Amino acid sequence: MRDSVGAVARKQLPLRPAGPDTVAALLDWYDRERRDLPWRMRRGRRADPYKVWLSEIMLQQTTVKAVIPFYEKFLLRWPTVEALAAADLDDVLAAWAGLGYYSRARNLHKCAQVVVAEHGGRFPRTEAELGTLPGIGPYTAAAVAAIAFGEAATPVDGNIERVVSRLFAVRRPLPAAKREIKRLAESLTPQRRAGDFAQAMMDLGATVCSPKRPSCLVCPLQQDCHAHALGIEAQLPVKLARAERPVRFGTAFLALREDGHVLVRKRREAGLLGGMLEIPSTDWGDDWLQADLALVQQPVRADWWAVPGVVSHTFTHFRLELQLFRAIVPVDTSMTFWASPERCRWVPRHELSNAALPSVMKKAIAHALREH
DNA sequence: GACACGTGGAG
DNA sequence: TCTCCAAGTGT
Repeated sequence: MRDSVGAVARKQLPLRPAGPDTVAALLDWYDRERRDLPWRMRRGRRADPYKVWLSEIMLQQTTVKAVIPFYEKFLLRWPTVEALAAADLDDVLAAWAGLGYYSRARNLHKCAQVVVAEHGGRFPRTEAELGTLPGIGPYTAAAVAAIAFGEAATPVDGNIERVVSRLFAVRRPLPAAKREIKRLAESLTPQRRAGDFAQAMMDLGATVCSPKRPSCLVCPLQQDCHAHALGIEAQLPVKLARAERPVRFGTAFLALREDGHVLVRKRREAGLLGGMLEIPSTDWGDDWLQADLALVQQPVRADWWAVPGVVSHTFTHFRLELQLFRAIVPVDTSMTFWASPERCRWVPRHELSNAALPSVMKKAIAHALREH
């Protein structure tokens, strides 16, 4: 009842374009409702650029909840950009294991080294310079410039895209609308408190202006929102449908040595799960390999047992179905030609939890080691 | 512009 | 079960 009344009323309200009053309302809301996050300083304090940068890299396409434990772990282990630059890349990858998008970890490490080697350990202070560093794109350059250095830069992430597209009732579908949304966001960016403005927009998108059922009743920008006035807020932003996800199939081998070591292999540096560890497996193809053909690629000569069941894992652009083979082998076992011996190594079973194993591999290993 | 690139939680 | 999506970047 209240909804229908509200819908009628708000359609008759003449709306002005969002402007300085909108920004003021947003910043007031932010001062009241601001979330306490590990990388945020108290109100009015400028945050440590290293912490802002580290958190922003981790937050790329990743939820706050998932990031927090990783952020705490990294900061404890590498408290400064110098410490991170001096770290072994494999240690950084191992610490990143489970967070996904592993090229971020490589670029994080590379970026730290560039900051130390070419900038004396100080992050550049401008959006333009930040944008030249590895792993820092348009969003992150603007975010760090605004949040850490107070530059009036305008980061546009998924949250801000959503808030802006609703605020201005942008109906053009993404990604074609990106430029328009960026321009509109820039038109709101205040000279003072640009960092707070960006974080307020993102907080609003994360908590109030949510994708499915936005909480317009408690939104500080309700009076300024054209999508809400039109009753189309839940339909925005418009996104083009994604392509269907194909399925790929593979067979992986869990070799358990009699002294409790497991055979792992380092993946090549580029591409999917680049530089991370895996248990040796066949290529991932469009269909299952017959067991006898798969066994041709066994990493060590052994009496392989087909583990019942299949491990299924969904990546961004395909789903993987993994069949597992398991074998117990003597300590003097050597690699076969198929295993890329130079990339293989035996790891004590109890050290696997700290190794650079991506989630899909932890899942596969757990499945293969389970009692059946 | 299009596509590769992870993972886990929400609905 | 299944789709969507979360503080994007690199090619």
